[in-house]
Amino acid sequence: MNKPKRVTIKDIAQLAGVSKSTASLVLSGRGKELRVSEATRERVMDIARQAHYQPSIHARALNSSRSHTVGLVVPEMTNQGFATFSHALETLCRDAGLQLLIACTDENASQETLAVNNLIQRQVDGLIVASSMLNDAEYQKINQQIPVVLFDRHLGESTLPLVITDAIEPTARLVERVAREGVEEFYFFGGQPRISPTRDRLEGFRQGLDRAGMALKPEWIIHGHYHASSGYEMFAELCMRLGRVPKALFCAACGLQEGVLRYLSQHGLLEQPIRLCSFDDHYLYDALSVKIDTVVQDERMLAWNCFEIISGLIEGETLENQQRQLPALLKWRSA
Amino acid sequence: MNKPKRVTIKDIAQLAGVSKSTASLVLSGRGKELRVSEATRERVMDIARQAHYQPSIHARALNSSRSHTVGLVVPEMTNQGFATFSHALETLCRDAGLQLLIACTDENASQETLAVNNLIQRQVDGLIVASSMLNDAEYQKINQQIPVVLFDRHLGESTLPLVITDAIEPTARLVERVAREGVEEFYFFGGQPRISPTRDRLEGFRQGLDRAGMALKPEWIIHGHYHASSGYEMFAELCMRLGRVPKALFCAACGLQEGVLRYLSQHGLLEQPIRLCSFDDHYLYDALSVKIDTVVQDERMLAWNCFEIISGLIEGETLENQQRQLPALLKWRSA
DNA sequence: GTGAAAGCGCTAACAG
DNA sequence: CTGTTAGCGCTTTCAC
Repeated sequence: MNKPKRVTIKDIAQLAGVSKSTASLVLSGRGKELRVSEATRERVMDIARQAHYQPSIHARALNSSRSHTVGLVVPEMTNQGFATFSHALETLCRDAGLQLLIACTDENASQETLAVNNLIQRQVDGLIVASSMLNDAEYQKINQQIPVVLFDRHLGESTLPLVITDAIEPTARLVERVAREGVEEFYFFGGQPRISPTRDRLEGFRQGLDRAGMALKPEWIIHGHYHASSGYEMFAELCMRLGRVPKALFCAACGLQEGVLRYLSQHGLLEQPIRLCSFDDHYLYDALSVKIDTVVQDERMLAWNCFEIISGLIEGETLENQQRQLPALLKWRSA
Repeated sequence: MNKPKRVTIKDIAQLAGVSKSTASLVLSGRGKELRVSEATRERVMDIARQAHYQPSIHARALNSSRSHTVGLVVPEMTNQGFATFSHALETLCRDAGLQLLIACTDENASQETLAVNNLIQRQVDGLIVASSMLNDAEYQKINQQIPVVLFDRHLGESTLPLVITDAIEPTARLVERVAREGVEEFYFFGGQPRISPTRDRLEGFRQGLDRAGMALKPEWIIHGHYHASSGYEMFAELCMRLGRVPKALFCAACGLQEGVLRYLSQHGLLEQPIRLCSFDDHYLYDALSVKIDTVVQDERMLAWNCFEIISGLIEGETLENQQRQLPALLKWRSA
C-alpha cells in the first residue's frame, strides 16, 4: 500500500505562493470578509481543487474543539422503528455537514455506559439517546459539557430535552375501543417494566379498560423483555395456562407481537378467533389474515425534532425546557 | 453551558510531576516496556483516573494518521438485511475499539460519492461498501490510500476484496423446484437491472427454469427498483395486463415482495392461488396465510467476514484476492 | 492584503 | 529511567 502523502494546506499555500494563513482563510470560506484579494482567492481555490485538497477534520477538531459529529445511542438498530429513525437522522445530519456516530446498547445499561463514553471520547458535539438506564444522572453530568437529547424513553422526571411519542392517550383509545367490543378478557404483554415505554403503554392500557368500564385483572398483565423470543415465550406460557388462546391481547411493542404471530403460525392457530392489537406498526401486518390494530409512531418526525433541538443546542442557542411529545396515529385493520 | 476545560496529558503530567512524554508513555500503556518506573506509572495512572482523563482522539489521529474509525456505506439502513448487517458490524467494531461511521446512499450513485468523500475526509481507516455504482473505478483509486471491502454487490470484474452471498445457485434450486411443480408461467420481479444482485438473481432464475425444462418467456421478466412501492406497482400492472394474478412469481428482494403482499391484501387477493418465492427472508412471512419460499442470507456472517478482511487490511496484512462467497439457505414454507 | 508565530493535545525521536 | 524537542494540519491573533 503505497500511500501518496496527504496534501495539506501548506502544500496549497506553497503552490499558490501565499502563506498558510492566507490559504487557510480562503479555504475556510472566510477569505472575503477578511479582505483577501479576489485574485489570490481564486488562485488558491483553483489549486486546492486541482490538488484534491481535503482539509483534515482532526486538525480542525483539535483547535476548534468541535468535531462536527453527533452521537446516536439506540438499543437495537434492527428494530424497524429505530432503523427508520436512524436513517432519517443520518440524512438530516449529513445534509448539515455532521457525521452521525451510531452505537447500539442491546438494551443493556452497562453497555450503554461504555458506548457513551466511547462517543464522548470521540468528542461528539452532541448526543441523542434512547436510554436503557433507570435515571438520567449520567446524562445530566454529560449535559454540562455537551448537549444531550433523550428520545423514545423518558428517564424519571428528567429535565433534559426529550422527544417522545405520546403513548398513553392513543393506547387508551385503542384499548378502549377493543374492550367495548365485548371481549371478556384482555391481556397485556410488555417489555421490561422499568423502562418508560412499557410503563406508559401499560398506563394507557389501564386507562383504556377503565374508560370501557372493564375491570382489569392483575393476571392479565405479563412482562418480558423487548426481544423477538420474549413474545413467543410469554404467549406459549399463556396458552398453556389457559388451555386455549386468549380472547384479546395488546402487545406493547413490535417485537412482542412478532413472537406472538410466530407462535400462532407455528401452531396453526392463525385462524383462531383472537383480537390482536399492538403498539408500533409493521407494513406486513397488512398482509396477515389476522387483523392487528396498531398505534403508529412517526419516526421521521421524531428524528426531525431531535435534530432540530440538538443542532440548536450545538449552535449555542439556549433552549429551555425542550420536552416535545408527538402525536401517534391509530391504524384500524379490524374495521 | 459552562465548559470545564478539558484535562489534557499536560495537566496529568504536571499533577504527577513528570513530563508530558512520560505521562504519554504510561497512558498509552507502553510505559512498562519502555522502562518507566513502577512508582511513576502508578502515580500517573492514579491521577489520570481521578481527573477523568480522556485522551483526545483527534490529537492522536493527527499524528498517527489513524483514526480508529471505519466507514460503512449502505443503500438503506431501513432494509432489514442491511440493518442486521450494520448491527453485527457495529458490535464487532466497537469490541475492537473501532468506531463505525454509517452513511446511507438511498441507492443513488451521486449521493454515494458524496458520502464516501465525506468519510474519507474524516480519515476513516477503511471502507466497507454496498455500492450502487456501475464500476469500481472510484473505489480502486480510494483503495490505493485506504483498504476498501465491497459487499452485497460486485462491481463488474472488480478485483477489490468482496464478500457476497452466493445468489445464482440457491436461486436456481429454489426456482427449479417451484417450476417442477408444474406452474405454467413464472414471473420475475427485479430491482435495477444494472446492479449485480438483480443480475445474479435473474441468472439464477434463468438457470432454475432451464433445469426444470421450462422455457423462459421474455415478458415474464420485469424490472423496477428496490423500493417498497415498486413491487406494488409492478404487480398492479401485471394483474391489469393479465386480468388475474400470475400463477407464480419470484421477487428478487424483500422490498418487492412486500409491495406484492400489500397489493394482494389491499385487493383481497390473499386467498387466490399464487405461488410466491423470493430472495431474502422476513420473520413475518411465517405468519402469512400465503406460503413464501425464500433464499435466506446470513447477514451476521457477511458482517463477520467483512470485518475480518478490513481489520486485517488495516493492520497492514496484505491479503491477496479476498473474494468470499457465502452460502445461502433455502427456507421452504410451502412444503 | 498578507505573513509569521503560537498553539490545539498527543506521540516519537533523541538526549541526558 | 525521564525530560526536551519537534512536529501532525489547521486556525487565529497580531504585526507588517
